[in-house]
Amino acid sequence: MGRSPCCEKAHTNKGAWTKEEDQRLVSYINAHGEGCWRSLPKAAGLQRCGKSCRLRWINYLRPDLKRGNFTAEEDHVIIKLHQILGNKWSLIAARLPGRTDNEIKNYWNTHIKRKLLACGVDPRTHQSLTAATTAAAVPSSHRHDQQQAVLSSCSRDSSSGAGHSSNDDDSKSVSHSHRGGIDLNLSLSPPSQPSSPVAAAAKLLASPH
DNA sequence: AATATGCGCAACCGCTCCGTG
DNA sequence: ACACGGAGCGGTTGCGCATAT
Repeated sequence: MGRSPCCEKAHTNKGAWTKEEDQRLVSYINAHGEGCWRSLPKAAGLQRCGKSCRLRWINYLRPDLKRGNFTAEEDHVIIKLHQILGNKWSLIAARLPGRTDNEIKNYWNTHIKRKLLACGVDPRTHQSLTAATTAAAVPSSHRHDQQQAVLSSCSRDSSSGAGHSSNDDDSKSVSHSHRGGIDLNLSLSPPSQPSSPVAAAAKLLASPH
């Protein structure tokens, strides 16, 4: 016997949300808070799956969302965090107030990935694409210095339109606890950092609350 | 002006994690 | 210790809009 489905699929709407549905969801959550998503649709009078309601609220309706273009600084944070955390979009989103995991994931896939490739950096490994071929000949610490240079130059490129350095606020540290208990205390400060992403991650993960 | 193509965003799906009995 | 249910996460898809031909 499998688990019961999260909702009665036969009686749920799918696809784009209507204004009325949005309104219902917002007013219900304003009145009752984000309680149990499974029972919320019924209580709010919505023909939607609880998961769908949750997603809609988190990614679109939440009042604290910062919609619009990503700043160069945010670009920089995303790239650095991705280098450390990989595709842990929710963890990355936790460091970017007003941004959602879905939004960051989309932004990564549509903008940053391409930008890194254009700069000759593998977006998955954050290694220089050319480094792969010369890896055997170059000491790993030196290789990483090269990666850092490419990454920071790329993220600066992206900010050229904004007319300010992506490092304006590098001293800003964000600390946020997460479901997994991971507490990264990320200070953005190129390029004085540990010699490898793994070391950086280890250091950050080990930092006290 | 009509059609094709590419891009970006919103939403869905399936899986994993975590709390609870 | 185990099974179950709910919540959350990441990958993927589909649709609408913009741009190119």
